[in-house]
Amino acid sequence: MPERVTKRQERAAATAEQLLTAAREVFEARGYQATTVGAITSTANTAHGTFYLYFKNKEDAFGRVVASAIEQIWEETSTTWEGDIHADLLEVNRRFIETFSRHRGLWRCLHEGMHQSKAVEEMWADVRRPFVERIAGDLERMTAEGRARPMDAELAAYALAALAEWFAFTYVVMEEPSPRDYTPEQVASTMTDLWFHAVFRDDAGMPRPGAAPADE
Amino acid sequence: MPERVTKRQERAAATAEQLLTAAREVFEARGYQATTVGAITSTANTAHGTFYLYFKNKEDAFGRVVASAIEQIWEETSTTWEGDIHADLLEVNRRFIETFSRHRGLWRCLHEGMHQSKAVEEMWADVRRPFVERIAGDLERMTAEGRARPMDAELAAYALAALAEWFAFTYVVMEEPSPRDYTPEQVASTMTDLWFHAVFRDDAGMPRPGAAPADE
Amino acid sequence: MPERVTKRQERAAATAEQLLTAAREVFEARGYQATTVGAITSTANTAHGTFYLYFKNKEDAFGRVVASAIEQIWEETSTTWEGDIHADLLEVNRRFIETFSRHRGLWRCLHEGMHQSKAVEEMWADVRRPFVERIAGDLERMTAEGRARPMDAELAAYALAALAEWFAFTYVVMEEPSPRDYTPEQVASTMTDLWFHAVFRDDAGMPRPGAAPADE
Amino acid sequence: MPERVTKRQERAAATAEQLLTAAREVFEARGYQATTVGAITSTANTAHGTFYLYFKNKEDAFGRVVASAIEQIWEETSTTWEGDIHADLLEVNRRFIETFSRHRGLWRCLHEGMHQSKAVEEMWADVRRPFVERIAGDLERMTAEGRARPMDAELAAYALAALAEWFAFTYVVMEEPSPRDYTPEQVASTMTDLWFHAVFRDDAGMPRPGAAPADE
DNA sequence: TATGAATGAGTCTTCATTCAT
DNA sequence: AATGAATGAAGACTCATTCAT
Repeated sequence: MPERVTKRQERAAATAEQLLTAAREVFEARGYQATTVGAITSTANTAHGTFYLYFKNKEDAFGRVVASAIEQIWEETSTTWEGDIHADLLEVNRRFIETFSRHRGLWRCLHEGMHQSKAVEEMWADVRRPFVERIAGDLERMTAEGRARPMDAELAAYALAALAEWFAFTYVVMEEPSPRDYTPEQVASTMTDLWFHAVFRDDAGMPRPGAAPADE
Repeated sequence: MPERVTKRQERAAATAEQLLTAAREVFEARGYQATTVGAITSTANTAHGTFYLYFKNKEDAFGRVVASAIEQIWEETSTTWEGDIHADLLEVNRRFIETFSRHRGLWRCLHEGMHQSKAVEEMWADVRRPFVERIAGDLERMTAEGRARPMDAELAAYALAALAEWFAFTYVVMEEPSPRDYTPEQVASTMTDLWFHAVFRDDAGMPRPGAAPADE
Repeated sequence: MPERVTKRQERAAATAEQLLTAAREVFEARGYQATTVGAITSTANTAHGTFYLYFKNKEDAFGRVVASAIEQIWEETSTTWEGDIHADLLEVNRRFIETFSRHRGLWRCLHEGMHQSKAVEEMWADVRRPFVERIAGDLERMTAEGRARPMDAELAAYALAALAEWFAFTYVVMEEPSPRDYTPEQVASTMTDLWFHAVFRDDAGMPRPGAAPADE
Repeated sequence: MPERVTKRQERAAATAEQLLTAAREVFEARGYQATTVGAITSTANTAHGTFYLYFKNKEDAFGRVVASAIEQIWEETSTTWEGDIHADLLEVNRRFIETFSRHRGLWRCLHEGMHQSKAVEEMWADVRRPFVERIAGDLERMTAEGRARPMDAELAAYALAALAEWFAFTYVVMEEPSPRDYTPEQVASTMTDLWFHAVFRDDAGMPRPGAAPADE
C-alpha cells in the first residue's frame, strides 16, 4: 500500500516542518535557556511527546534550527571580489550587518546557548569556521597577489572574524553602541575602514592604481 | 568600647572576605548559571543565610566579584604610550591576553551571565565602557598628533575593543583557534599587527623618525 | 480511538480527584498557611510536579476546594419559606450550624487565608455574597408582604449574615462560647430568636393569622 | 549610686517605649504575619537583639500592643444607658464603628494573628469577653426591668457581639459592603435598628411611650 | 505516528532566635 | 543594657524526559 505510506510520510514531514518552524520562532523570541519544549510543541500544535519523535532533545532541535538559518547567512555574505576591493568589502559588511540584524534573535540564542551546552559551543565553532576559512583564503590569495600585506593568514582571519562578529553582536544585539547614536551604515563603514587598512597595502585595494592614497 | 567593636568588625570582615573569595572560586569554576548560593556558602564555611548578610543575591555577589577583578585587569592593561607605539601596543596586548587568561573563568562567567540577567548585561557594558573610552581617547589624541588616520574615534574604539575582547575570548576561553596551534605570543602579535595598521599612518608609529614612508 | 482516550481520561480524572481530596484534607487539618504542596501530593500519592498539572498554585487549589464545598453548604441552607416563618428559620439555622460544623476546618482555613492572600479574600467575598443577596431578597419580599419591618434590606442582610457567620464561627471554630456550655440547638435557637425579632413585625411570622398583636 | 540606676532605668524605659510604639506601627501597617522583628527594631532604632530584652517573641510583643490599645476601645464604647435606650444604643454603635475604624489595622492584625497563633487566639477571646459580659449584664438588667424580652442573656450577648464585631469588621476592614455604597452612619443605624428590635419589647426602649411605632 | 499524563530533581530567600562581646 | 553577626530550617515551582496507550 504505497499510497498509505506516502500519506503517512507526508503527515510526518508536515509535523517535522511545523516543529522546526515553531522551534525557530521560540528560540528567536525567548533565547536558548528560556525556550521550553512545551512552548515549542504548543506553538507547533502538536503533543508534547511528539517533539521527541523528531528531535533528540533541545540541543538537537537548536542545532537543526541553526543549520537551516546558517545557509542563508552564508550565501548573503558571499562575494566574488571583482573590481574595487574596498567597495566590495563595504558591500559585504553592509550585508553582514543587515543579515545579522535580521537574525539577531538566533545569534543571541547561539551566543547564549554556547555557554550552556557543549554541543552548542561546538555548533558555534562549526558555524564560524567556514567564515574564518573563507577570510583566510581570501587573505592568502590577496597576499599572493601582492595586494595584502604578508601576515599569518589564518590567525588574522580569526582576528578579523572576531572583529566582525563581536562588533556586529554588540551593536545589533546588545545595542552597545546604541543604534540611536550610530547607523548600521556608519558601523559597516567603520568596520570596512579598519579591516581595509589592517589588511591591505596602501595602494593595493585602490580601484584606481594611479590615484594618491585617499585621506579617508 | 572600641576594642569590642573592632573584634566584631574583624570577624565580620573575615566572613565577608571568605564569602567573596568563595563566590569568585565558584563562579570561575562553574559559571554563572550553575553557581548556587549553597555552593558558595559551603565553600566559605558559613551558614546559608550568612550569604544574604553580605550580598543581596547572586547577581549582587557576582557584581562584587567582577568589580574586584576588573580593577586588576584595568591596571594591568594601562600604558603611557611613551616611545615606540608599535612596541607599546604589543606589550599592552601581551598583557591583555595574559591577564585575560588568568581571569578566563570570570570572563566566561560574565559573558554567560550577560545573557541570563539584565543586571549582568549592564555590568558587562559598564566594565568594557572605560576600555572603549580609553581607546577612543588615545585614538583622538593620536589623530590630533597626526600619527593616526582620521576616523570616527568612538566607533573605531568600539570596533577595536570588540576585536580585542572577542579574539581573546575565543582564543583563551573557547580555544578557537586552539592554543595548541598558536601561542599567546602569536595571538598578541597578530592582534597588534592588525590594530596597528588599521589605525596608524604608515610612518606614524615608527620609532625611527628619520625613516621615509614605506610607499611612494 | 475512543477507548484509549477514555482510559487516559479516567486515570487523569482519578488523579485530579485524589489531589482535590488530598488538598481538602490537608487544608482542613493544617490551615491555609501551614498547608504545603508537598503535603498535598504525598497525601494524594502523586509526584510533586503532578500538583501543578491540575492546579496553578496553592491559592488555586484552595479555590477549587472551597468551590466544591460551598455548593453543598448552599443547598443545605436553602428553604422555601412555606408555612411558619419562625419554624423555617429555626430549621435553616440548625442546618447552618450543623453544616458549618461539618466544614469547620474549611471555614477556618477560609478566614485564615483571607488575611494571607488577596485572592482568598475575594474568594471569601464571593462565597458570602450569594448568601447576603438571598437574605436581602427574602427581606424585601417579606417587607413587601407586610411581614417584615421596613428597612434597608441590603445593609440589614449584610448585618444578619455577619451575625450568622461570626456567631457560628466563634462557636464552632473558636469554641467561644464553649460547646460544653451551650448546645448547637441552643445556639440555633438564640440566633433564630434574635434574627426573627430583629426583622419581623410581631404578628408577621406568626402561624396563627387570627391572633391579635401582642401589645396595644 | 541611686542616680545611675535611675538613669539606666530611664533609658531602659525609653527603649521599651520606643519598641512598643514601633511594634504597634508595624503591626498596624503590615499585619501579623508580615511583621518581622527586624522591621520593629529598625523602626525603633534599636539593635535587633534588643527586642528580645523586652519581649519574649513576636506573640508577646503583639500581646502588649493589643493590651495597650484595648483600654482605649473599651472606654470609648462605654455608656450608662440613661434616658433613651435607642438613642444611647445608636450613639454607642456610632462610636464603636468610629473607634473600630481608627484601629482597623490592629483589628485586622488581631483577626489575622488569631489564626496563626494559639496565644493570639486566646488574646482575642480575652479581649472580647468583657464586651460580651457587658452586653450580657445589660441584657439581664433590662430584662429584669421588663424592657427587654426574656432570653438567654449570655448566648444572646455572644450573638450580638458577633453581629457588631463582624459587621464592623467586614465593613471597615474588608470593605464589604463598600464604604462607597454605605456611610458609617448608615451602618451604625442599621446595626442599632436590628439590635434594638432583636432585644427590646416594642414599647420598651421608646423614648415617648405614647407614640406609635415609627416607620423607619 | 501521535498522544499527554506523570515524574521528581533542584535552589533561592526570609527571618525568628541566639549569644559572644 | 545593648549590640549585631551568625544561624539554618523550610517550601514553592519548573520542565526535560519517559512511556503506556
